[in-house]
Amino acid sequence: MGRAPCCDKATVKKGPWSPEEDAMLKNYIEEHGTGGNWIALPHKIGLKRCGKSCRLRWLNYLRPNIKHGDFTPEEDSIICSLYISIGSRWSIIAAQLPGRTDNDVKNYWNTKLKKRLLGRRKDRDAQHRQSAAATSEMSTDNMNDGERALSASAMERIQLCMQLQELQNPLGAQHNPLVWPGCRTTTLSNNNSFNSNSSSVTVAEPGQSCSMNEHLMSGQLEGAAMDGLGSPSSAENSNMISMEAELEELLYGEGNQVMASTVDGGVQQGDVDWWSYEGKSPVVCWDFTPETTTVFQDYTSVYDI
DNA sequence: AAACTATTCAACCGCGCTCTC
DNA sequence: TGAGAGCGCGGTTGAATAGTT
Repeated sequence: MGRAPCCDKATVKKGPWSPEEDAMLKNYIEEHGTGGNWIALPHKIGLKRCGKSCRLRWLNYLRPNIKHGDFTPEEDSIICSLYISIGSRWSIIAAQLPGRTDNDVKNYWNTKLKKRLLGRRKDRDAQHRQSAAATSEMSTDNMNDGERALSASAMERIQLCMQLQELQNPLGAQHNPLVWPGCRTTTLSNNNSFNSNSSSVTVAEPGQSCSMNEHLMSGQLEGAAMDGLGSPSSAENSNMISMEAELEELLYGEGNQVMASTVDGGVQQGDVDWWSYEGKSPVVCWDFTPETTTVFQDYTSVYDI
């Protein structure tokens, strides 16, 4: 026995919204608000639409200050770094990008960013293979092994994270330094919007089943799972710079490093509080601050590549 | 110019969670 | 405390459009 449908599908209109429907919905909400009940809303307005459809239309299209298309390089970096960190939590990722909706971010990732990353990776791997074949008779010292290892590492982490997110790896990704940046975490307030089930969650012992996202969202990582991941050395910092460049190159191609200034300046390790915020509002919408800028850098900072 | 293929993105669907009674 | 209603989210679909042959 399935769940009762939220609306009468026989009488509800589906498909693209007409300008008239948009105007009716927009005018009503701007004048009266949603009334806290999306299901009842279409009946009040006189729309033959499902309440969920109205909600989606408002949130993704009609709501004020919505941006469409033209994602900036900074937004690309945020999306990539957060996807690597938390996976396909599009609502959380979108909360970092003012004016962007989760649907937009999700579509952008699936149709462009992912292909751009993986496509460039594929192309360059092919070039590497050609180059390797051409020089196979020569000394391997001529090959830039460090660079190749770096490239492989960067993309493998992305791919690994994808797999981890999809499979909910029972080994617990918080124990995997390849997945988790060695950043300092801060306990979230209990009324955060990520996961209200944040009480009494403990850090899993090695081998204990617990997903990365559960710990991240619970905000209970406070130190314990990060033990052993100390501040990176200068060599690690150098590696961070290389890895950052690697991701930027994958995103934008060589010679277009949008974050060059931050690379040059280095990253202050340990200064970033992941997922911390001061406000008590359950609706989290961070502005793109210097702190969030460093999320991307922080992710890249701890790997010994 | 037509047929075919690839891409984009708005919208739908189903499920888990929270809230209310 | 359990059931039902509604909300919010992530995955998926499919129509429209763009690009290619």
